[in-house]
Amino acid sequence: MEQNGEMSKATLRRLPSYLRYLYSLGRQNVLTVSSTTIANGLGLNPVQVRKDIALVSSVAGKPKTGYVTKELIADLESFLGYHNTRDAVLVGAGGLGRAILGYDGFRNYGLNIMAAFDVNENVIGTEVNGKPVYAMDKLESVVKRFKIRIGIICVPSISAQSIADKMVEAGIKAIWCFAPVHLNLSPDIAVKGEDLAASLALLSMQLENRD
Amino acid sequence: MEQNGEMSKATLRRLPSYLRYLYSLGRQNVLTVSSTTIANGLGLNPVQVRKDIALVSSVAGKPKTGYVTKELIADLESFLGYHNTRDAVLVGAGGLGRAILGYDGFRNYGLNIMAAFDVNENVIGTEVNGKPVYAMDKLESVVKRFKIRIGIICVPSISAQSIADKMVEAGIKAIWCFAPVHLNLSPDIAVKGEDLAASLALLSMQLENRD
DNA sequence: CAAATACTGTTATATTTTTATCGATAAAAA
DNA sequence: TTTTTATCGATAAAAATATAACAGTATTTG
Repeated sequence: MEQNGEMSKATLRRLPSYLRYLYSLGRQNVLTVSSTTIANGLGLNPVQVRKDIALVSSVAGKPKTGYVTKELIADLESFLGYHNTRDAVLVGAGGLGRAILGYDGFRNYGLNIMAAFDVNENVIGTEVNGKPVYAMDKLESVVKRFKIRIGIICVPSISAQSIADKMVEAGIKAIWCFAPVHLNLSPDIAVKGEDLAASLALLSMQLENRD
Repeated sequence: MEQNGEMSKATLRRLPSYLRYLYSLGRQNVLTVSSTTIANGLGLNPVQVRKDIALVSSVAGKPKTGYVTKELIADLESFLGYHNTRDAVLVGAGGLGRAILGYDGFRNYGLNIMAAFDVNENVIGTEVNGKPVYAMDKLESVVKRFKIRIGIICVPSISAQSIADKMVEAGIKAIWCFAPVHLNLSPDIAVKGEDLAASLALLSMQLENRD
């Protein structure tokens, strides 16, 4: 069940929202759910929902009742890899970095932030939520020793590129960047920019264009 | 220039990335830029870039040289509404909430978080980055008094729905939710869920499917 | 037990989005 | 000055995505 390749990006973006929706049903003890219900809940087309489900799950929906909620949840979680555990490092233990370190929810998604790195002498050597903060020059050895492939960047924009370069040099293959800058990296590195401000601006723009 | 309506969601998602890329050129004093250059920098198709630009900007690209970087930046900023100022409130002054309150970069995007709200007696009455933290029961009056239409939710998942309901009741029209839950709201409320953990999981999944 | 219903899953169609092609043109090179 | 080159903008083609149509089937209802 775990292979990809022909899955569209749009589908991939919808999958986590199905899961969130199913969780909310699960809390209300809804045992089965139809594609129509999911579609209505999320503002999508039922056929689209059925097709997406067919791509990630082998559970057969039954006429008149739909899918078994629990089975669907299990298949989605498994497809999205929430059961595998993957290690990550974080650079920049400032406000946002500390907030992310403090968020235990990542564990439910199979993600484990092993350690953080910073240049600030005051935080080096401390722990945030049980995770050690090391000096920057330890980054390479930790990444190599534990074969870590995911890096999270929470440093100011000005330093983001150089941190990214250091990560790649150490062996990181996927970067999640919260600094609102364009990172110039080799195309075989997966980069996801999380420009929160731009994201919020987009939302508020959407709002204005409704009037 | 400021109207929407026929702009695709995909285009809308690309616009901020153009802007980030152009900023990075601007810092290097690059006066003009071609669609090909932008496309290569961002891994896109040049024709797509030209079309996107045509939708938001009236600047004419010149053969052999391309677009004037500064003009393009100005048009993108204006289209994305970074010059307008809009007020927002935030509920949940915990780790992530405080990080967001502490981020001054929002101002560059025309966003001003006016105040925060929380249930925790220890933070009520304090300030975070110059922004006051009020008790929850002040939410409605503040939102109404200042006609605020944007709400940011940084509370634990369990309380997210009830906070969202309170926001809508008070008059909020757009919600940016960091709790990884599905919010059940009337369709005329713009909701953007920012499921950070799912987002990171998707990135790391992408990584695995490259091998 | 037959008919109606509410589903699924698949195939077909429509729409949207992306990519390719091409004529026109300003700048650079010959 | 002429030719070449890099680019735009428009139109056409292709690919991807979303929607509609429909046949088949458990479940419920009369």
